[in-house]
Amino acid sequence: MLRLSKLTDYGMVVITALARAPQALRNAADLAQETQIGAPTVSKLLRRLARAGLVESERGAQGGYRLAQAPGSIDVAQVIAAIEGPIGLTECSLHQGRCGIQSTCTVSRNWQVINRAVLGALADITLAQMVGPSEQMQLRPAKSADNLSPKGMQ
Amino acid sequence: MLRLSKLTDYGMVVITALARAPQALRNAADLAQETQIGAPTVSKLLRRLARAGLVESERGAQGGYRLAQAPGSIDVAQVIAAIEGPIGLTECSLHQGRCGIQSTCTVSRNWQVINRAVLGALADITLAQMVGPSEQMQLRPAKSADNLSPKGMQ
DNA sequence: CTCATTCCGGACCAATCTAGTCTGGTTTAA
DNA sequence: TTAAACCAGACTAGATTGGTCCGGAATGAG
Repeated sequence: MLRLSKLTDYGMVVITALARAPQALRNAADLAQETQIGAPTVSKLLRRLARAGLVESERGAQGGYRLAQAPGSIDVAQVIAAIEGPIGLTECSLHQGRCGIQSTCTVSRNWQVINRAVLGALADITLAQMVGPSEQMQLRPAKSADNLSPKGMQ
Repeated sequence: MLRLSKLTDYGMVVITALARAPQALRNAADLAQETQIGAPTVSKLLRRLARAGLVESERGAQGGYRLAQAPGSIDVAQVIAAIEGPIGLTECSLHQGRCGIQSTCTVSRNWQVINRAVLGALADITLAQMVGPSEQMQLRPAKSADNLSPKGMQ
């Protein structure tokens, strides 16, 4: 159903928790406690986020994680990509040539366009907006989506 | 990877084939031949599309399927929903209350906003655009996505 | 009236993917 | 030196997906 994986959902919860205090260094167990997500799972998520450069880690005792960039410059698309890998609605919008019906398929090029549109919507929302009150969020993104021409051309 | 199911991808190919000649009545075997997708799979897809009211069927000998609405008034979001069920990025953006961490989760409301943004992007593209040349498509949707404010607020 | 054609609905299975755990290793502060 | 914490990947149970198959129902042709 065009669903994100649960892990991605959790990942957003975790990084949002970090974004609420961007300077603080917090360890995985601590975040697991706060978010009510299993500790090993939180660790796994933080590692992926770290590898993607969205959070930075300090090892050793008293170590932990902290946001690597300002909450306003990390967007939702980045978080999703960090956890799930590159975003692509269809196989062909990522890798040309792995699809059996490619020779007869007339829509693959259009999928790429759609993909960009979705990606744009996701890249438009930052962590700063996610930690802020939802009232505030409802302003821009919802509007910008509805703004598009209502079913143009016939 | 925020992926659509393969079935949905195929479904788009099939309904696009119908959209290219909106009046014609075509049977499943015929469409399977044209699209190079397995016949039973095509049947399954057409049934789902029919149940959603996007195509209409005629039974019996000489029966078949035909688009139920003008290609310009069927959008991509409808096709996806017909095949995959309701579109929702996360569990909580569809059904409140099935998520274990709901009590401590602070982002669920924002997911709903994001969900609407994505939905908007998908609802903005019609079948008429899918059958048309891709050059034409690249104009609006890609632009409208990039148009959004580049990472507003901090 | 009968029969071939075609849609209809769901059961079913194999294969893949996902979520989550576990184990062993490395780094660093005290 | 030791304990705290991150790091990497293997592994498994369970869910999901893709695809097939079968019996049934409608419809038109002969």
